[in-house]
Amino acid sequence: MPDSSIVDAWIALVQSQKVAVARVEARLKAAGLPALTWYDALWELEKAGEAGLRPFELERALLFEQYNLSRLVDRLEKAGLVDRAPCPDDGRGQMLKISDAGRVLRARMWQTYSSAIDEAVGARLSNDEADRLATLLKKLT
Amino acid sequence: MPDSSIVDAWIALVQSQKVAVARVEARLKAAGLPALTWYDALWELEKAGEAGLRPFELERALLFEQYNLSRLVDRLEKAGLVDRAPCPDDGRGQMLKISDAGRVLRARMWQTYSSAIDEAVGARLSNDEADRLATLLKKLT
DNA sequence: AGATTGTAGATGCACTTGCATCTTTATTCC
DNA sequence: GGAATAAAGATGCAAGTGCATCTACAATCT
Repeated sequence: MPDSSIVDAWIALVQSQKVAVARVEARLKAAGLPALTWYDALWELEKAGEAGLRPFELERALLFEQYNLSRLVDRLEKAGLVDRAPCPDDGRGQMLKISDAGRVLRARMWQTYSSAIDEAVGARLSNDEADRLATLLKKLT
Repeated sequence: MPDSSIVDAWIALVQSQKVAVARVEARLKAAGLPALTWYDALWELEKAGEAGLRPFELERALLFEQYNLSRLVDRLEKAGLVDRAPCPDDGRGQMLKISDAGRVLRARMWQTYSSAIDEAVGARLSNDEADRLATLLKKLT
């Protein structure tokens, strides 16, 4: 059985991220932009550059279920944000690359997203507190 | 634009709670138990005692959308865990009370849930660290 | 009292997620 | 090489969620 400090931290973790994420998602929605998952996927792909990523790599980077990733990529491809190509090295697989439109959208999202992060986190913690928070949170991973 | 400490804390917040929640949910599922939302609702109702709660109170306690709460209560009622009664004071409303079966299930869930919290949080943070984490997280709310 | 506005809760419809399973290609083991 | 096993990705179906809207009752304002 956990100590009450541990349970308190658990509850605070769940509640605080729910509140913070809700604030950020609301800002994106209000700006007519897609949700965070799209951003995360586009950003991973943009960081991967010309090499692109295999779906299973993206799946792990985003901590997504396989079937959810498969469908997310469907939607991103349909929206013209990501290009899917067969993978030369592995007949089962494919290579994903962000498109120009994807880069444009990602950059546009970042304007709203970053200011929402600033509002949800930056306005409530000093940089020093943010560092300490990140350090503690990373121990959970 | 947020400072990089702020963005780091944001990312850690989202990732860490995703990992921690996934661990806990997996434990509940493996034990054949319902998901966290059911627990949260049952616990709020159990704390409310004989007085019960109005759906809108539960909605606020759980940070749920109104329509999601309405359907969650449908499911809990169908499962015999919660009783719905018309509200004497307000003809529009209703009173929710946890049933005996609900109390039994909640207690049973807590055995698995608490040990999962211990594994996901307690095993990774000292009590002191957990206190500091909770304090920082609460500033976000 | 009667009309307006607000609040509690439900619900149809579209979309997303979870679960199980399937197909296809790689890898491993004999 | 051939059989068994494993990994990559897709998909049908059920369940959950988001959005808009609806109904019913309450509160307010004149």
